[in-house]
Amino acid sequence: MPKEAKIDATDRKIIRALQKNGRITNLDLAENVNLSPSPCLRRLRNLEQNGVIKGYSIDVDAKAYGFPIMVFVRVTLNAHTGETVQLFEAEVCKIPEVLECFVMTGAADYFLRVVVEDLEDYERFVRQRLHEIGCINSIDTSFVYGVVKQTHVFPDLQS
Amino acid sequence: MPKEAKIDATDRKIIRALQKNGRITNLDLAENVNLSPSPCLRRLRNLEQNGVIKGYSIDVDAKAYGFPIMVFVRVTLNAHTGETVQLFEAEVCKIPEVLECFVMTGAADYFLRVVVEDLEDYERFVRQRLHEIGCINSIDTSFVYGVVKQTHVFPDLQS
DNA sequence: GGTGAAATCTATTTACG
DNA sequence: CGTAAATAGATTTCACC
Repeated sequence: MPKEAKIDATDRKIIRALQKNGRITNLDLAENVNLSPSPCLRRLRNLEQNGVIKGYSIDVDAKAYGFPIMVFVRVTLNAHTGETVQLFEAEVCKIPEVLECFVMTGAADYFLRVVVEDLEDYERFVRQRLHEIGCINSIDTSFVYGVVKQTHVFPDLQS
Repeated sequence: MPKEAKIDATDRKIIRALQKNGRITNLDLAENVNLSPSPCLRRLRNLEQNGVIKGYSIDVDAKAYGFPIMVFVRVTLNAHTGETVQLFEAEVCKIPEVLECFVMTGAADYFLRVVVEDLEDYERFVRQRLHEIGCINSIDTSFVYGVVKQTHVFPDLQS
């Protein structure tokens, strides 16, 4: 179900302004994108209804919340049949500590972003649960111990 | 500068509610966390001022915006002196297509999340620019071609 | 942490140029 | 796309229990 939404430069300005501040008021947003409030709000609602803007959220300090450890996990399966793939993907979705799971090209099949309270929780709630699925060939674990850059704001586009 | 913020279960409920809907009104938020509006707003402001809530944002369909391609890049440097590290980190922060850059344990030194319009832009604006920094030993590129799970909402915690 | 109230701002809708 | 106006809802701040 690909969306056929014709995004223009003004829409992207709206999106970037909201990525920087998701609670900006429509009046300030309109000013930022050089529009009057009415058409600005019309565009915003269209972006929401077309699924371009999927939702509003907050950026949280994971450590302060209680998850000081972020882990990147690369997984390869021991088979690539539809059955195995569906089993793994269904089970990985059930693990709440796994925030993201992507299918990838290259050596590994899947890439997972995980948050945990400590290393024991990672062993018990993530690594063991992944192995219990029974179709995993290898798991490569990397722990994050430094953030160089982290943003949600997309680059600008002229096209 | 580690934050000394004592988060309790109610604070985490507020955070999770806002991760799901960053534009929920304070009245609805208070109802969700079983609080009356005033103390709920007080807690929210504290979370903001303590840096637990770092900001408000939106969740955007990258493909609809104009970035159909997401890339994970693993980088190793050819030296680990302070000078080399600082050079690389400063330069990588200047590349707008690089949304995230983390320092990691394991085989690779850095992990980058990148968005681009097409493969040519990746070659030109990311891969080449990384090599031009002059301190890179190896680059491992993986393209994302499927999303199994993607959420910002942290798991619950009882502690 | 809970209640209530008043003032201010915002969103939302409608109509029209 | 722009302006204006009117309604309804939310935020904000206050004092007080």
